[in-house]
Amino acid sequence: MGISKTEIFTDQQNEISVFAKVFGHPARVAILQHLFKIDTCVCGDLVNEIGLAQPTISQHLKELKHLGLIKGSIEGTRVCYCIDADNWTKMKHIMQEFLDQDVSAKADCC
Amino acid sequence: MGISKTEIFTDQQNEISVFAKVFGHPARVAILQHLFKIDTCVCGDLVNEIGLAQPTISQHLKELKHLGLIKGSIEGTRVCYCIDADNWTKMKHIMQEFLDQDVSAKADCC
DNA sequence: TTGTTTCATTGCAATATTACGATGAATTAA
DNA sequence: TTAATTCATCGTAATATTGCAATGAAACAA
Repeated sequence: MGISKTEIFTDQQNEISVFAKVFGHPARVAILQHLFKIDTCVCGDLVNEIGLAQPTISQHLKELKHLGLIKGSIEGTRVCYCIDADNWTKMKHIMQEFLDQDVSAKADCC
Repeated sequence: MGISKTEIFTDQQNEISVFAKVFGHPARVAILQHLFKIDTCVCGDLVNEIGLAQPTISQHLKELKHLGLIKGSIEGTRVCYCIDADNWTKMKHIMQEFLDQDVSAKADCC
């Protein structure tokens, strides 16, 4: 139905999928990589850096902010966005625990 | 337009987002965790393990298989699925490189 | 004040995803 | 052969996502 039945999954499974979903669009990956690369950033720079319209970038920034991965502060008419280091680290541990699952030799049965 | 403009992003950005997207649904996270937990698996077990209909599980398995993260072999009337260890490792390195980006102290400007 | 800049929000169209009933294909059992 | 089992595929409905033009809100400049 286009809606995920989140209630039948564990909190951990839902948390992993929520973080993964936000990385599931190349524009948001590009935004995060750009924020990592430079030290200070404003939304306008991102519109130039990435080839999407300003409302589209703003929408992607909103999603990243909603998950706590970035934070923004108003600087006059501009808005300064950057990575939220603490929340990024927390997310990283959750994702790495999922990615680091070991495959036993026996598992390779097919 | 509901379609990602993949052509304006780098191959690396697109690759990260494609892997992330497949983890962006709790059912697929649950399927992978189950395949890691037990050593051999058939689709029917997954339908019982996860509370979704058989065609839905089959559809999620198809997406995981398409990315090469799992592989399946026919065993009579059943199909045995398991993690593709090599491809999982490759994917893990790509995702970890993205997650492991360092945040400089200066970046925390907001 | 008026205009300018910058970013957020609204509204909408196009497309993608999720879920499942019905059905099909392949194998096994009787 | 016929029936049963198992999983894939088809078709479709409900919902979500993506993208942008138009517009709004807030701060600054003249």
